Amino acid sequence: MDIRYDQSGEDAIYAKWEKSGYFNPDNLERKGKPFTIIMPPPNANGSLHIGHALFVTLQDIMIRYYRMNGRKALWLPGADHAGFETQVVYNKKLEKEGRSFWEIPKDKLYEEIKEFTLANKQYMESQLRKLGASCDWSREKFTLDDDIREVVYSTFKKLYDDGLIYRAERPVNWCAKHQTTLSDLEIKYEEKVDKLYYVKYSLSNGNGFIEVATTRPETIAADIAIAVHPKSKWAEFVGAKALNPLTKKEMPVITDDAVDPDFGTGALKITPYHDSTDFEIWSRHKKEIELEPISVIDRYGKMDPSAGALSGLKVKDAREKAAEILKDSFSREPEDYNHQVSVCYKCGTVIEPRVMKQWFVKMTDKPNKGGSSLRDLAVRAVRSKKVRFVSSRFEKEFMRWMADLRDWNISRQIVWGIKIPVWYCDGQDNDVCRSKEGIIVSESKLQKCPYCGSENIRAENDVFDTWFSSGQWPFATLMSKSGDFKKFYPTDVMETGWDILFFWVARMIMFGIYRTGKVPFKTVYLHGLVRDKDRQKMSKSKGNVVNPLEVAEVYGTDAVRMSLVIGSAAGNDPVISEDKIRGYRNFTTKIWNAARFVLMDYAEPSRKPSFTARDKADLKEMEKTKKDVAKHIEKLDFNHAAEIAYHYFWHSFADKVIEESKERIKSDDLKDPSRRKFAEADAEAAKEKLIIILSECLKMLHPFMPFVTESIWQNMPNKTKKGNMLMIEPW
RNA sequence: GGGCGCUUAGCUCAGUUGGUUAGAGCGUUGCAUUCACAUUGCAAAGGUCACUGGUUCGAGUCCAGUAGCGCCCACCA
Repeated sequence: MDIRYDQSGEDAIYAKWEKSGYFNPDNLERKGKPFTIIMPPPNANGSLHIGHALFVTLQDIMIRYYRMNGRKALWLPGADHAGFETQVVYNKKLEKEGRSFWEIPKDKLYEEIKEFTLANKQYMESQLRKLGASCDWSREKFTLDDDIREVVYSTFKKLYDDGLIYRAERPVNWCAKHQTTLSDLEIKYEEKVDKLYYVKYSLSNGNGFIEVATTRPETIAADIAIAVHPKSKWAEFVGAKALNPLTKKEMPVITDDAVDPDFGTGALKITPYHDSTDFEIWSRHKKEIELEPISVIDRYGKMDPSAGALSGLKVKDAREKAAEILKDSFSREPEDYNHQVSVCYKCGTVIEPRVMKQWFVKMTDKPNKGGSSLRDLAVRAVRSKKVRFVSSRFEKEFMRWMADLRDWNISRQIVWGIKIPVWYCDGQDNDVCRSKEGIIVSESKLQKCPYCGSENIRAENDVFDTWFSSGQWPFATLMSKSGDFKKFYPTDVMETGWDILFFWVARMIMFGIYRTGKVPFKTVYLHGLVRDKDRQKMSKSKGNVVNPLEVAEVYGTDAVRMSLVIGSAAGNDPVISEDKIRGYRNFTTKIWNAARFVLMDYAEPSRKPSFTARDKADLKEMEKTKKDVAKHIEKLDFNHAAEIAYHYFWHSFADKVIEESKERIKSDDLKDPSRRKFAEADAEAAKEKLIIILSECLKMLHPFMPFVTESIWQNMPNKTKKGNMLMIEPW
C-alpha cells in the first residue's frame, strides 16, 4: 500500500464500479426483494451544490447498505428540465449578455434553453459520479423524455375524463416580470407599508355617501359595486346606487358576509378583475350588479386605456396620480397601513391578480364517476401509515396543508416546458363539439377536430406547471422499462428536502395513488437546508458557499460525505464547515494508516488461529457494533450509524485493539527460542484478529465512505474472488 | 391572524418507547511520541439540560404555563 491515501484515485474506483455493471440491480445476484429509491432529479440549470451532495450521501448510504445486504438495490437517477426555474435562470443569463428574452422568437428560445439544459445535465452527471453516487445510469430519465411526456399526457387525459381537470376564467397570480401565472405555492408574502385611502362614494339619490377604505385607488375605474356587511352601519343603503368617483357610473350597493364590518370602514369596493375576494363576491351577486367587470391593468403591470387619465402609468405611479385626482373625494387623510403583499417567489415582483382562462386541477372534489378526491387519497394514505414521514413532525405539516387546499392552476405562459395536450376547435360544427366548448384533449398531435371534423383548430400554447409532471416521477420513471414497474413500485424511500414537501412530495402521493392505486413510496425522509458553521444560509452574495466538488478535490469525497451525515438528525438543517470536513479527512487518513499497519507483513496464517479470550471479546464487540450500525441505517438514523462506525473504528479498533496487539506482534519472545513457537502462534492470532476486524470495518464504513474503503479493500489478501469489489461484498 | 419547531459544554449539535455518574466533534490546557498515522496518542478543564409549576419511586426525556429565537401557512380591502 502507498504510504498515503491518494484521493485522486477516486475517479478510477468509480469507473471500476460503473464498469462492473452492479449499479444495475438486474446484474446483482440477490435473493432479497428489491430496495428502490427514485432520485429527486436535480434541476439541470446549474451545477451541483452542497444540498445535492447531501442527498447523494444519504441516498447512497441506503443503496450501498442494502446492495451489500442482500437486496436488489435500484437507485434510479434523473434530471429535471425545471420549467419555470430554468427559464428564470436563462432569462438572467440573457440579461447579463445584454440580450432580451422577450425579443427572441419562442422556437429559437426553446432550442437555446434546451441546449443550455442538456449541457448542464451532462455536467451534473459527471458531478454525481464524483460524489460516488452508485445509481443505475442505464435507467436514467430526463423529465422531457418522450416516454415521460406520454405518461404525463395520459394522466392529464384521465384527470380530464374524471372531471378533475377543468378550464376556467378566474383571478390567478400574475408575475409581470416573468409574464406568467403562478400557483399559490409559488408566491410568498412580504410585509409592506402602503397608504390606506378613505374614499367617499356618493349616493346617486343625494342622500350622503358611503366611505370605503382601499389601498388601491388606481383600480377605482374598474369598480362595479360597493359591498357592505349586512350588520354594518351602511346596511341601510343596500339597494341604493353609489357613484363611482372616477367614472361617475352608478354602481349597486350590495351586501355580502365576506365583508368584515370591523375592518376599515366596513364597506368594500368591488373590483372583480383585480382582486380575488371581489371576484368571488361578484360571482355571487352577478344578477344584482349587472355591470360587466373590466380590467384596467395590462399584462405588463401598466394601466391600460380603460383607466382613462391613468392610462400608460405603472401601477405604483397610477396609485399616486389617482390619489391626487381623488383628493376631493377623500373623507379623511390617508393612513399608513402595514400589510402582507403577495410577490413572485423568484423575483419579488408584486403579484397582480388577473382574470385569465387557465387549467385547474380539482384537489378536493370527487371524480365524476365517484371515488375519492386527490386530497382524500393522499390524506388517507398518510393517516393509515402507508406513507410514513421521517421525521414524524412533517406528517402534521402535511395534514395541515392538505386541510385547506384550493384548486391548482397548472397553466404557465412560459416556453420551457411540456405543452398542455389540448386543442381548441374554432369550427365547432356539431353539437358534440359545441357541448365540449371546442376543447379537445389529445395525447397525440391533431390535424382536425375529432368531433366535428373541422380543420380550424389550434393547439394550447400554455405549458404545465413543472410540478404537475414531476409529481408523476416515481411511476413515470418506472413505466418506461418493461417489468420495472411491477418489480420496483411502490418504491421504498423518497429522500428529499423538506422545502418541497408541498410542491413535490404531496403531489407525488396524490398522483401516485390516483394513477396506480398504490402509494409511490413507503417512507419519506426529509432533510434540511445545509448551513455554514454560523448557521447561516449559504449564498453566493455572503461568500459562504461550500462547493462540494471543490472541497472533495482537496479533502476527498469521503470526508465531505461524512461531514454531511454526522451531526444532523432527520428534518434538521445540517451544518458544515471546512474545519469539519478537514476533521473527517483526518479520519480517512486514520483508516488508511490503520489498514497499512494491519496489512504490513501480513501473511496467510499457517495454522488455525487460537484466539485469546480478549481476542474473542474484541471480535464480539466488532460484531455488535456492526449490527448496531445496520440497525441505525435501517431506522434511517444515518447520523448515529455513521457516528457509531466512526467512533468504533478510531477509538476502539485503532486506539485500543491495534495498540494492544502491538506487543504481541512485536514481542521480544519471538527472539527467544524457548518461547518462540508459542509467541509465533500468538502473533499470528493477533494479526488474524486485526485483519478480520479491519475487513468488517471496511464493510461497515463503505456506505458512508465508499472510496477509501474500496481502495483499501483492493489491497486486502482475503478478499473474495468474485468481482473483487467491496461494493458487492455481503454485509 | 393560525400552526410548527428550537433553547443541552466556549462553538456546532446528538440524546427515538422516562431508568445508574448527561454525550460527540471541533476548540482550550497539560503531557507523550524516532515504534501505521503530528492528518497522532494519553489525560484534564468545562453543563442548576431556557425559566416556573405538575405527573412519577425516578424527568434533559411526559404534561401545563412563561420568555427568547427560528420557520411554515393565510384572498381582511
